Amino acid sequence: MKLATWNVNSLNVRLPHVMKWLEENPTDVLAIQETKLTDDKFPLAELEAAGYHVAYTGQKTYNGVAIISRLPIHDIVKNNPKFEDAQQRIIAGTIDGVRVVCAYVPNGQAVGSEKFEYKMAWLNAFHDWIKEQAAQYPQLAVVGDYNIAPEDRDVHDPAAWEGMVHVSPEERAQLKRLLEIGLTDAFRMFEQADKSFSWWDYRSLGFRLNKGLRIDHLLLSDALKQRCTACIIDRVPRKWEQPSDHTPVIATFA
DNA sequence: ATGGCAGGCACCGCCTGA
Repeated sequence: MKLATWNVNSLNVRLPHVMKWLEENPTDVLAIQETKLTDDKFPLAELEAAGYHVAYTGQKTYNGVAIISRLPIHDIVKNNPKFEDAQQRIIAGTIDGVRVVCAYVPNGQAVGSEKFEYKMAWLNAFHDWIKEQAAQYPQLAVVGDYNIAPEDRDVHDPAAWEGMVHVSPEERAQLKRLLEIGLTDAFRMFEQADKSFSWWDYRSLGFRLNKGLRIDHLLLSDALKQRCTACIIDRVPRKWEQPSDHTPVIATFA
């Protein structure tokens, strides 16, 4: 089984990339973020015609998440039942016995800002809910755009980023707390190249100069971790014309 | 070099992202 996560930065613009990527990279489950589409505008017909089941929840302009799956998706949950939120940032479903939570963690804008406080409150509630999900579903994958670079090696220039949003101690502590539930960062289970990132700024030749961050993650429960045989970042779609600023991260399971 | 790019929405600039 292959499970991938990808922040597509507008599914309206990126649907051709998603379809092309799925054709070239057979994937059983693809979790996407930042669809930026209300549910009535979701490209259900195109994805179903290509043989996929989908679960989605969206809104206009911002946010929006979806799961695209070869097999049917059961027990779909939209948003965190423990957190009242108008923003559509979570969708979860069970596929072939694996619980997949697709999350678009708030950006946070700047440490100390109102949006940062929202990010912290959101992550507090997310932790509590994921802890319950982990108890309920032994095979659990919590994937998505976390908007947190776990360690300095996940940042192109740690000195320049020190204390900034995405790398602040408060955010890293939140990610650590999630891992302490009993989850493992799939990417770090394996040997990886230095300066491996999943996002690059559109500005300043970010991708060309590899000035990026690793902020898109697949966190696996112990039972799922045992089955995980590989985890890679696919930089290829970032080179396509009019790309998303994020690129897919893929985990393979026995 | 403290800017820049991209998407959406509503206009011809502003907000947000990371």
